Amino acid sequence: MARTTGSDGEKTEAAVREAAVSLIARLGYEAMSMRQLAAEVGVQAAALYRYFPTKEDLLFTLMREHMEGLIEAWDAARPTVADPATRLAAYVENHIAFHIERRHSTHVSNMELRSLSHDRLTQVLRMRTAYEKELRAILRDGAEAGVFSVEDTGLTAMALIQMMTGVIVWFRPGERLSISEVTATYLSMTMRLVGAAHGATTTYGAVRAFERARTL
Amino acid sequence: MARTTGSDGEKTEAAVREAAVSLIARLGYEAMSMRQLAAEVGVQAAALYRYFPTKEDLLFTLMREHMEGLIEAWDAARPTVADPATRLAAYVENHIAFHIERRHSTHVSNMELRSLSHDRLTQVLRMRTAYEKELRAILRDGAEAGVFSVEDTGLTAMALIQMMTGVIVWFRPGERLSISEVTATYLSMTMRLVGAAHGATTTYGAVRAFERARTL
DNA sequence: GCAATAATAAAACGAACGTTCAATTAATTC
DNA sequence: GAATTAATTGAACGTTCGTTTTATTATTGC
Repeated sequence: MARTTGSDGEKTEAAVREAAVSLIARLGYEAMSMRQLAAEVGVQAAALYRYFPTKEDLLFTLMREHMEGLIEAWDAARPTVADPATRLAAYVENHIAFHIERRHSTHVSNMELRSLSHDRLTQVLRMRTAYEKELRAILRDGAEAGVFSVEDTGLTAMALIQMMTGVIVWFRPGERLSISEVTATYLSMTMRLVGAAHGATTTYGAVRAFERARTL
Repeated sequence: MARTTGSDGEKTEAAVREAAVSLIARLGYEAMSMRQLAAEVGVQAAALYRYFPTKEDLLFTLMREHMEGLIEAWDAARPTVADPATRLAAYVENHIAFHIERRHSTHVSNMELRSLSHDRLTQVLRMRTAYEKELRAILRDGAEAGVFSVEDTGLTAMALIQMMTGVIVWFRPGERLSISEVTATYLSMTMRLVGAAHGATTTYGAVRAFERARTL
């Protein structure tokens, strides 16, 4: 046997990516074998090497595209106004929505960093740092403007990101809480954490609107 | 060759545990080979099987003892008073101190759960749930007493735990911040997040003391 | 000092791993 | 419809894996 009827390179490659994200998220990168992945796609292991030269190339591709997607999503969601509270709210909303939507690839990008070569790890971490820098800038602007009370911008940014990303550990779609309920609760926790509640700026109304929306 | 001069079972077993925590934290459970571990200990791979019947037994032992240590530490640190703010402060302090102190085994216990068999995974998760239940109880008591403003006890508990545990991702001893500085900052973030700052109970003074301590 | 036991080494086992290669068939191009 | 290219198979390669077995030496108890 050889080429199968109806086979299509683009479709196979997409199927490989999809199955790889799901398998690596479930089993871990090291625990997933190329034969297992191939079986999930419905193909022989050798066929995978037409699309990804090595197993690590496959992992790196998934991670790079995850980070690119996250940065693109933020670029699209980034508000034009300068108000720190509005920008922070947008950052939280985008972060949680993206990570819930892409739970599996988030898992892969967070858990399998140590399986990358040094150079590729650096590339992924560079993208991650660039994304986190946006949050630090928002916190700094808010602190300088006096609308946030943040003691340590860097530490607060890390705490917030870990708190928000952690949502993928326990959140399961279709259970007790909806995505918008979760987002609203995290938003109000964030605003309290950075001390924005005392600021009572114009955008504080927007936060309250989220809190109301949650109770519906 | 066979038994080496000065060999001692207890010492070897302790050395195996120590090396295993460090290696698994660095490389991951699947990526660490038994030969690698043996070499780190200065022994042949076969010798490991005198102490742990399988690789997974070794992993499970490390995880179970980590969780037991965490619960014991909390039992020792648990305050006798009923005041929710004091109890929450103690929980945060204990959690962060323990996780910074045992960074490597925390990493193992958080990242390698999927390598456990179903039964053992259940055992570890049961211990984890018991520990987290303590935090939920504190939050519930505080919310009922009106000293915390928490919308969703379970969600807030998860958010706090993820935020606090996340400290091991970026914290490196001897860098910019000391352990007590980090703890103090996390404590004030926690108190703001649960809305305790408005309560201004007697223990609020203790929180302020922590905040002052940080700026020294 | 001799028997019993504890601790290890050395070698081997079969299975699984990532990857490569040659052959083969389907689709496309002219 | 022949030639070319794209997609895949099936088999194999060498390596490494967790683990077992057997032999050997150090220590301990009497």
